[in-house]
Amino acid sequence: MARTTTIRKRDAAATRAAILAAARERFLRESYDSVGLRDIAGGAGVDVALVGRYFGGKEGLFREVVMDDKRPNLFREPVDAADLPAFLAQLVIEDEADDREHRMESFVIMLRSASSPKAGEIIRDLVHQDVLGPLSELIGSDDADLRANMLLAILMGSGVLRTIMKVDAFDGSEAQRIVCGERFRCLFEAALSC
Amino acid sequence: MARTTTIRKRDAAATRAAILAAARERFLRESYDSVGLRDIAGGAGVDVALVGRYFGGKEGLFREVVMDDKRPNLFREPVDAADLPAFLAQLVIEDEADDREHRMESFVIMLRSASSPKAGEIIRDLVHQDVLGPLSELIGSDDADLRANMLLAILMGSGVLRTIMKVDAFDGSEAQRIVCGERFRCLFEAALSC
DNA sequence: GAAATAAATCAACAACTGTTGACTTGATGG
DNA sequence: CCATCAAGTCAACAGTTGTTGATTTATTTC
Repeated sequence: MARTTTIRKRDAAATRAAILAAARERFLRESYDSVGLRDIAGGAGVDVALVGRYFGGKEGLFREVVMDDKRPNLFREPVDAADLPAFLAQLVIEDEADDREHRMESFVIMLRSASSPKAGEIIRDLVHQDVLGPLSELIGSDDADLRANMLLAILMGSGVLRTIMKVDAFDGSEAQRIVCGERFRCLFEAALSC
Repeated sequence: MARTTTIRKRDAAATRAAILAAARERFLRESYDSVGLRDIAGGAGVDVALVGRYFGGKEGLFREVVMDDKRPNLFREPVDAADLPAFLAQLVIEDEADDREHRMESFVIMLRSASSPKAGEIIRDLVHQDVLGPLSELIGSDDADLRANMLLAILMGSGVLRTIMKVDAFDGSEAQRIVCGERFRCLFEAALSC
């Protein structure tokens, strides 16, 4: 049900990728602690033991899921400072069902497992280095750190609300989404200039 | 270590409260799934079985922790719409170490366990009814729902960043805190008027 | 002071967790 | 065609989880 059970010929790289994909799928919807290794392995159509073989353990698997930069990342394509508010607003209203690009995916995974003792450490480092760092550098002003925090707070907050708390005010009609995007763009601008 | 082991005389109400307090302490720092019932019971200085006796189970205990309105709540004291930005900004920069009033506590608990399957349902309902509802009503405009979402996104995002992601830009020197508070007040105003 | 009742503990349950070693299966190269 | 080695499965592990029934302990009531 979760995985298309195409008969994989014995291919280490392929099954590794399958496990990674199944894991990502689970971690996207539940927290680190509530996801079981057997569930992941089942989703990938392999035995649990392979998780240990390929990733060393649950922690290693999670680390690889969250660090997988072949997946769409928040700052994959460079964006210049002037476009930042519009860029972030776009992320906020991005349609979840639209599977061309889930740029918020890695973000949601981080938010979901941030409170788990083991996963938390991994995530905190990642946020500091891969998100807060680049963002602050992009802003460039003398109080860039604070500004970056404010931007990220808005982005994370809306992500929590929409994806985890299931608040629906964001995704109504298309017209509503446009309005919402405009409002958030304005809000991001305020965070940079107020 | 966690609980002052005063010899409690057999008092149902007191031990119930002790369990509740120990549980709150744990849920404030970890997620629903990673906190064990035995850890909670140990913190309260009682046997695990009592948790089942008094609260029916883990889920019931969590529900009671998160619904306990004798504890400081976000909107305990009424606040009029004009003061809302300043009020929310105050919450953002509120010192965590200051134990007179932890008004963000219930919030952090919600954020920490929102991604756990069982705890998630409870929390989602609570956010809608007890937070988003009053907030939207307080704002009163025709697009109040969207505005409330924006405010809550900022509040939650900064909560996540500060408490869970351990980002330290918020709590530096006293001067920094003042500046930070001012910025956030301005941001909340923008969310209401942009 | 003995009986009744509530409070708390003990012990064990069944289910599940992540992990590990031994085993089987399949493909590959000579 | 057989030996080699990687890929995958199986089974069991030791630990933990939440939960429950029986049992003991303290308090109250007559």
